[in-house]
Amino acid sequence: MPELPEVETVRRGLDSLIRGWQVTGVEALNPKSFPVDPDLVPRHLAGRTIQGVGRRAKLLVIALEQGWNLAVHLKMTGQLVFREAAGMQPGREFGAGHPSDSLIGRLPDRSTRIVFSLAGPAGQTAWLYFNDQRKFGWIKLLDDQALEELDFVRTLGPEPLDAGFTLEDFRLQLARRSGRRIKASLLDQSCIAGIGNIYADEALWLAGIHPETRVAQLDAAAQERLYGAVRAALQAGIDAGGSSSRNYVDAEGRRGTYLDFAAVYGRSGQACRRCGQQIIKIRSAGRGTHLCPACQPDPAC
DNA sequence: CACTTGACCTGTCCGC
DNA sequence: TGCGGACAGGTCAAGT
Repeated sequence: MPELPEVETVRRGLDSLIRGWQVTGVEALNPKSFPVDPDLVPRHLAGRTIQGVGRRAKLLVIALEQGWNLAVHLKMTGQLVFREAAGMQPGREFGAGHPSDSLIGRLPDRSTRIVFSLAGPAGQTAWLYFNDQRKFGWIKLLDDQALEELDFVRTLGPEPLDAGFTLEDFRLQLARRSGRRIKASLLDQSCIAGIGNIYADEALWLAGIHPETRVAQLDAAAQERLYGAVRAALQAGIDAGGSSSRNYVDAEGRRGTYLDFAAVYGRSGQACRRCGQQIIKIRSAGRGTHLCPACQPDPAC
């Protein structure tokens, strides 16, 4: 579910909430969500202080002391939600300030798979809930080296929002996939890291490119438009606090608003915001794919 | 090599 | 109201 903007939104919120806090315990309600050598938890997790929260593509990395990390993949329906013990934070009890934004209530609930208990620098008590309706997500306790050696991490392509990711880098990535369709390439995490189904559709609409276009058919101008469109779509997603069509929430349990601004995703049958034509939905790269047939003409036609 | 399908799971929505 | 099927933002393995 969560793509780069959603994971980045969680990362920012979580980093400010739990940096400097101590992990005091963990309870695995669904052991498959947190497969770990039981020897490692007491040695490298219990009592450890959180150094910060990072992100690589769609992977959250909670850095602990001495080079250990909790790597968290939310997959389709994962949530990582921080809750401070009631009464410890006057006025900030869940839902108090923004009931219309809230999506989840009491925790743990039936989707809760893992619960970390935390202690704050001033003696506060809180819990970090890993909720995951579909149980696809996972958390692993890994040292820095093991994290880098994960196949999932080793094969990741460049981060599209990094200042160092240039148009030339993008052209090089595309050149290695000239036979493929552009939507499949955008979803390929070894091409560019962090794009998922929503932002792929949005970027292709912004650039005026049909998702089934072969990469080799994109001329220099189209490549440049798409480079800008990918970055703009992802940045817009972050600015909106992510997108919530189903159950994405940030670290404090709030929905994102990006889908209110989306041009094509989830809008089939509605009018294109640019030309008024009806948005259609097709299947590309095995995924539901939304596009404007006028703004994104089929290359086969 | 490129593409599709199925698997992992649970929940929701839509049509009958 | 109930029931079956399709579908859901991600990845991975296996098959064509």
